[in-house]
Amino acid sequence: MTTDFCKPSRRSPRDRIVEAARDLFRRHGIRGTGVDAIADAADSNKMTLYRHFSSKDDLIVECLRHAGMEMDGFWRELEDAHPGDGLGQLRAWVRRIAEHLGDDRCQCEMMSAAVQLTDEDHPGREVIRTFKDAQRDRVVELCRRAGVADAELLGDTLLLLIEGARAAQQSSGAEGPSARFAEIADAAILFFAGSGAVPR
Amino acid sequence: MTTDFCKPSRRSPRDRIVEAARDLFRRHGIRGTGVDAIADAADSNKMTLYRHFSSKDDLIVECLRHAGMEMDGFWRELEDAHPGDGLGQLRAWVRRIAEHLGDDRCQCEMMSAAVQLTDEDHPGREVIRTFKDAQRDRVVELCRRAGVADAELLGDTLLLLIEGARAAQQSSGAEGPSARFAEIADAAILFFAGSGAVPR
DNA sequence: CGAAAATGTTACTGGTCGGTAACATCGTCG
DNA sequence: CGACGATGTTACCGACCAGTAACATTTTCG
Repeated sequence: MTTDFCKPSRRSPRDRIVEAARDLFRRHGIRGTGVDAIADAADSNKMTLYRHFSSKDDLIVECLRHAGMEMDGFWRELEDAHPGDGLGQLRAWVRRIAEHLGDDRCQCEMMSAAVQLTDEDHPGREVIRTFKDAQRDRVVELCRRAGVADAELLGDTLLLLIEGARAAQQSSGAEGPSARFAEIADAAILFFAGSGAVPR
Repeated sequence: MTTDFCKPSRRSPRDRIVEAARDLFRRHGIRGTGVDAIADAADSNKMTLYRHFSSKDDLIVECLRHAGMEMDGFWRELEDAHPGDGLGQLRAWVRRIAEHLGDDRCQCEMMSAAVQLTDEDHPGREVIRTFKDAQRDRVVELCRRAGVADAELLGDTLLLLIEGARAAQQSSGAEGPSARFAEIADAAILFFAGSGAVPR
């Protein structure tokens, strides 16, 4: 409570390093970002970086964990905004993703890392997989609460559409197929919600 | 006609280099693959590589072009197998992609490169974008020929599902959402073909 | 205050990378 | 054969990179 007045770098060096790393990884890729550049962007230095993280790979893992935690917070916001309303959360989720598709700070760190971490044994891959499994469970649970008969099928459909929208954004830009993501995802939700057990 | 008997490396060094580069890029990433490793894998050497390509970036562009040409050939096969049958080609396309999703040699070089080529000005990005635009036109044309009313919408839906399936394969593995890609894509086709103008 | 812990600074290592120069070899064709 | 173009070999350059050591500084807290 007594710390951080208005100092240029108020958060701990560790947090600043993780944030700087995530930013640079996003902008220049994981392999294209050196630890010196990370330490520099974090207003810190390489030694402090290596006192907190045993290696660059270790830092990568921490970045992925932070990205996952950020998404956790986002899911909690959804639940708060539409308490108990599976369908509402589902549609809000889609809307939110569509809005952030074009952001520089898009939530595709997991996908991006999955492509760049070519070594199958990289510890980051397990973080990605665990996150994706949890995400799938959450979406399917939402579909179930929305009264959808085949919740798994709608869930996987939405997940494919979302990953596809992010990938298409990278390849084709904002005017490509990703431009109609929200429309398509909404249609899928409506179709499943209508043909399955009726919600409410 | 008089060349290549049964020699260990029958194709030209240039072709071998491109093929080796594509293979290594796929397995270890673009930034994770050195030119020495490429020349080595091509049973050639760095000097010959640099006599054919002015830089590694130049080689990357050529690899993307080759990948695009390979896909062109694949589209021609589709037309040959189902001449004039838009719906048949569409379904065969989906089936083929689903079959090759798990392949080590999956056709996600474009998506992978789009993620790894972080520099917006990299010449490879234009190749990717051009390819994706052409792909989109082709798919939409197929949908149109299949008698689908909103051909653009089904086209984009299928493109999102396909990119999503490839991305999900990278992140979640074969047992993730990509496992139901074929089922979902087929359902989308049937839904659109049924609700639009009836084919045949 | 004063000690201890955390952080910053500088300099260094060994390795890899993209790219080039000089020279040797091979294949083709007149 | 002989010459020429394509290919292979070796060695090198400068830049960058992950990681470490030794030392100086600041921050924290009893």
